Amino acid sequence: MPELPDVEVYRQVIESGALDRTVTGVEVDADRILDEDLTAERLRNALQGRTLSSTRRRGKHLFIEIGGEDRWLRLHFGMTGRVVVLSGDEELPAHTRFHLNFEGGECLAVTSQRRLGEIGLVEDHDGFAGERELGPDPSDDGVDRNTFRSLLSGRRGSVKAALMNQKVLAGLGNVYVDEILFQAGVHPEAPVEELDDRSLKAIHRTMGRVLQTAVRRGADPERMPDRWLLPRRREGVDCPRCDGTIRKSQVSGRSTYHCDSHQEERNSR
DNA sequence: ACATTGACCTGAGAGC
DNA sequence: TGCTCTCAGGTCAATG
Repeated sequence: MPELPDVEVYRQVIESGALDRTVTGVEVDADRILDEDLTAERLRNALQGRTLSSTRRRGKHLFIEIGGEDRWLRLHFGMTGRVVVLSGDEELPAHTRFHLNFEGGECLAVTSQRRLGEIGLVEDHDGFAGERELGPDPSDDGVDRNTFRSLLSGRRGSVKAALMNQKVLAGLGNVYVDEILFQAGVHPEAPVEELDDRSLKAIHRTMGRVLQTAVRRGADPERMPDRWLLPRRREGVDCPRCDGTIRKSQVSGRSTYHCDSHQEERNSR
């Protein structure tokens, strides 16, 4: 799940429910999700007695400023991570890997069923993005149509692989790339270097709209519009946009869903 | 330098 | 009901 819209929703959850409260406890259950140079002890020292003061997001990475520390807690959610803020009397959810207790009883918990994901401390979130060579965030206004075109130019392989590449654009993952291509009417295996201008425009415009709508609807697949792919990512169901059928395949090593009618490969050449 | 594949983990859910 | 097996929305190292 945790692609750009999900992480943005997590950011908002923290922003509205976990800032400006003193941290009274820090628990880490899975050391493997800590960055290499980080131990539970160091994380505890960095957070205990402090407050969280602001949040940022870049792609799928969430940064939480530690008040008075000049440092940021960095969270990445892998495939299964979630964030919840709990009031004092609620139990920790299953697979909680990391949680903060706050004065007053609230709790910020990060879960990850598969223990994939990362927790780190960084001094500078832009610096981190630079080290990782993360591309721009597609929900950023700076990614206009021309920027988008130049990000994709000179690349080979499928359009799906290019859009999922975090060095091209940071934030899109398997599900939302399928959604964008579905709505733009472009086949996921279309070679990125062969996309015509019309297709590039359609993908760019659709990307902005899909991400914005997804965030507004809480990144909840059930709440997405009826004509979207997301609520019906299943082999063999009817396409909600034409008389085609949703097909499942492998593209770039990932399960991929597309409509066999309005996303035919030749449509994008 | 760039693209693709397989491994990394664990557990939910399908299939028997 | 209970067992086994497949598969998962991300990323990186190894390979082409």
